[in-house]
Amino acid sequence: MNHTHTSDIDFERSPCAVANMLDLLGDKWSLLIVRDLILGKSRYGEFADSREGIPTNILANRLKRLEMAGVIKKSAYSAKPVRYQYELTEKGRDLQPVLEAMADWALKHVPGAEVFSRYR
Amino acid sequence: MNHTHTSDIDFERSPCAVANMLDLLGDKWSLLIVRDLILGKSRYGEFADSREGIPTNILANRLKRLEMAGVIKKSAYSAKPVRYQYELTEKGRDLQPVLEAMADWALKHVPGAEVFSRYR
DNA sequence: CCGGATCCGGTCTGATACTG
DNA sequence: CAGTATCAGACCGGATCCGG
Repeated sequence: MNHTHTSDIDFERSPCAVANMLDLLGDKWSLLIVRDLILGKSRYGEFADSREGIPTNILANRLKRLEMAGVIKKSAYSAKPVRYQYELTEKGRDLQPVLEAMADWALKHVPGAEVFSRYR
Repeated sequence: MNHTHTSDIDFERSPCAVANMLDLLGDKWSLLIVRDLILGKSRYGEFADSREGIPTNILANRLKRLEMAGVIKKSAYSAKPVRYQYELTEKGRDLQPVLEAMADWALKHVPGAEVFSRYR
């Protein structure tokens, strides 16, 4: 068995759209990675350096999940040492309104929250 | 120590609004409870009966968290056996745009998703 | 170094049984 | 009906290791 003890992936099918969305992205980290991508980050190290401090094993797992879910895609930007960059698909970019709604809410209701750059 | 082994609550303070929001509500169940409340449910048993099947210990824990976060409030609707009902605060009702954005996304990108009643 | 994979201790989840 | 208790197993976070 070679699967990385962190959950391999099978998605539920609920009749509720919100439930489906949450089944896919309803954890502490996935949407933060999407946020980083929207903010222009694209490499593993950049995600890892975000101030929230995602552990690397979780990061690797979430990137895998997001890719399998069709939210991001990766491409090699260098051979030699093979290095990948990640970018949002259309499906991923369409999450921006969700993040904006979350940011709006937090700005109104969580004291002391600033916004990550160009969102408000 | 009598705390119910399911996490007692202390919230982070990140400068990112999205991160704060996710720290509070970024799990599989919390927003589903909010959805149920928006749909008009108000009692423990109604939440427990939702088709997603939240375990009762998780439900109790999330209700506690949401209350401490000021997203819901509970009130007794019967003495004798004391029974509580839950309702959204303004802070909670303001989550509706987030749920709607999620529903929109899922309707577009998750095949086979319907919407929970009056959302689209 | 960078992008992960692996290991490990501790926490949380999920299923279900139980109680007032 | 509205929760609590219990427990195994999944998952998280931190550290470390490794291949290129």
